[in-house]
Amino acid sequence: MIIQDNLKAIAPTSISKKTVLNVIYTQNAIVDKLNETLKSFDVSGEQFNVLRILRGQKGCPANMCVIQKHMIAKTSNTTRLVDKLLLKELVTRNVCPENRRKIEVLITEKGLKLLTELDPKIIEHENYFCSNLTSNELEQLNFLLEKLRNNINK
Amino acid sequence: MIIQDNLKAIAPTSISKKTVLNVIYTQNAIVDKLNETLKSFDVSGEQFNVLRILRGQKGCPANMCVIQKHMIAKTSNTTRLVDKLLLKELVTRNVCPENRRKIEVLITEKGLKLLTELDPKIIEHENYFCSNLTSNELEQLNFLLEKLRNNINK
DNA sequence: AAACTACATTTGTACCGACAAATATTGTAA
DNA sequence: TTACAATATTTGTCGGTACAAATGTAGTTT
Repeated sequence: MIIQDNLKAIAPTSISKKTVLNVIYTQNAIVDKLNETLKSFDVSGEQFNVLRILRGQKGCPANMCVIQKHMIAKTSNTTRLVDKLLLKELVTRNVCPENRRKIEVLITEKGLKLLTELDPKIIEHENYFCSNLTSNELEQLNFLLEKLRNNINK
Repeated sequence: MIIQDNLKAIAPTSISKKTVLNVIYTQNAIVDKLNETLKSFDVSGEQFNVLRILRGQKGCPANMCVIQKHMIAKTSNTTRLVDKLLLKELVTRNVCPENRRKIEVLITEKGLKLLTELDPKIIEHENYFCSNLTSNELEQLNFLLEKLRNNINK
């Protein structure tokens, strides 16, 4: 979501508003930078994350609903994300023989190779993003974000 | 963007990764809650923000590029957002007589009324989100987020 | 004036998220 | 066995982002 009365403009009236805007702003900045890198590998952020979920299965095939469960977004469309990955030959897709309702999705060698190449670049980004803060500050930031989020989700 | 190796799963290996995930997670939680409220008023988050930009103009019409400048997203499509608002009669739209390249967008009474009804609900949300943190913690959180973001954007 | 550049907006395409409805398969109760 | 409910996935539609190309207008140079 995009926010208008932004931090560059008139200072928000309340600390609550400022905090909300700050979180949104920061996420935007992070995601934009990450997407730049992913783009040069011809995968979207969402496709990248599906690939990482599949790698995390360590050889076991993942059903659609298993993939979905690992995502933040309540209803991102797994079917169509997997479709795109299939076209790029980064995953395979087969009906589960035990339960024909289910679909078994597996990452291919090509998919694993792509992740292997991307891994260090992602880590580099993460470290760069955080390089301005000390260890203590990062711990504190995580603590505060978790405290904030726990309140929202309850 | 959606992140896979999430905080509920195996703890991230690095504090940097954890921080990045935490920011993304928290923004997601905030935006989801806000969108729930906006939905009952039949406006999307982006449309809502365009409306707030227009209100901020205090009667002066805003060009497309002025609206765009106030947004976070680099290239959200202002033309089509304004189209949607026009259909709902929340804004008007006229070619600028001084410079026919420009478009003058104005919020209508109906649009202002909608914002007036929404305002307290948004403030309520913002305050609720932050209610778990003390003033000092909020100040600290904002400080840390700004420090993080300044590094990303430079 | 004609050509060129800069500016402002629109349009087209691909992809993603949110959500509802449709489809297919399995398990279960009558 | 048939009907029904539950589960798993797919499909359709709408709204949005990202990005490139096209369009229209104004200002500038020759």
